[in-house]
Amino acid sequence: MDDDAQPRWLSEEEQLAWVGVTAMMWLLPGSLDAQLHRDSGLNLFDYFVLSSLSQAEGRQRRMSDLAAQSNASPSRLSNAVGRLEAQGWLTRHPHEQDRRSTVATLTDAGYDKVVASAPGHAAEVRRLLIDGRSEAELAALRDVGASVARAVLGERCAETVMPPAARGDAPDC
Amino acid sequence: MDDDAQPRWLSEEEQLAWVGVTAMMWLLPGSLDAQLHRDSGLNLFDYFVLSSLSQAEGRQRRMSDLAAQSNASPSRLSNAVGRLEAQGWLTRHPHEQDRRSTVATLTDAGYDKVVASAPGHAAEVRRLLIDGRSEAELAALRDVGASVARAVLGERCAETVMPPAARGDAPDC
DNA sequence: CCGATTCGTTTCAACCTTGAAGTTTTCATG
DNA sequence: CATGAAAACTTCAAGGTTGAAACGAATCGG
Repeated sequence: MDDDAQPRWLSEEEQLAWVGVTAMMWLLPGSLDAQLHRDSGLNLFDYFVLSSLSQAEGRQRRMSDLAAQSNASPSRLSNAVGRLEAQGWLTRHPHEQDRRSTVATLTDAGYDKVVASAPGHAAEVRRLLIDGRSEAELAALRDVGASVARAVLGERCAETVMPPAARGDAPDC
Repeated sequence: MDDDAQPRWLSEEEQLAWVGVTAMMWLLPGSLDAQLHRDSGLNLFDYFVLSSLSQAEGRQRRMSDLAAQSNASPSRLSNAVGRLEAQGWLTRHPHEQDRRSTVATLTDAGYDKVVASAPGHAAEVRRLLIDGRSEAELAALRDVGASVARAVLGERCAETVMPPAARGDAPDC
């Protein structure tokens, strides 16, 4: 509640941009969730975890790295990984050097699951968001996303969520 | 699973744009929720309902209109309105002409709540998303949002979620 | 008019997320 | 070393969301 004295309302253009972002924010997760659930029995977050592991070296990653990358709370990640482990798509074991950490490793079945799920997911992303966009629009989405990541993550640096190529002029942190 | 034979993967630029959108999608709701919860004891969806009512004629609106505007499931809206009614911020009564419908009406206390919450919310939207954006970026967000709304809502028309000014070249529906 | 169907909403059970508290391991310091 | 603090997860309870089923009100066809 400790705002500045006079709130700076949004201009016409700013409001329209905000409405556009709300449309993406409200609509995309639901649709992508629905597609994955329908075609693969996964939700978007679980898919993200599997996909992230499939691209990691050795197909394994520490819980804390996964959490940072997805900006998820520890318990959310713990639950998701628990679900995926129960399905046999990954295993958990303590980290060799630092036994506080848990390392999640994708199983062969988990890798197959990602491979089977990815095309449908990519097609949906394309259909709902990418197809029909101009070069300039794609660049704007990249830059705005990087800016949002910086603003939200602040000192924790956008590195965790954005790949280097999209970070733009982020202060080195 | 009934994809086309060969999946069309995303190009480099498309992937970066997608990563940018995921950053908005994952990060913004959480931060906006947190600000509202901290400063006003509201979540983003409840705030949206109150705000929508405060701008409606007579400060009242039918449940089905609210649901369409926010793309929420009926039960989600019912729960939200139930919470807000329990707080005394709105009342429910059957629609005069069509008694199947329920009309939600903002109370004076509810209106005061919106007025008290709006500046902090607007400031956060500004801080995380709007400030520092160019005219071109704002326009891109508006257009992409409109396009997503069309793609997701399909035949149901984007009208429900996007205001006319942002709908762009939507087919009349 | 009367039965069948559709419409708008609510309710319910299953599931997911959140934030707080608890556990185990590691690190820093006296 | 020993002890306190920090880090990395897990667990738990409270609350929110989803999709299906249920319910009353309105509409449509005969």
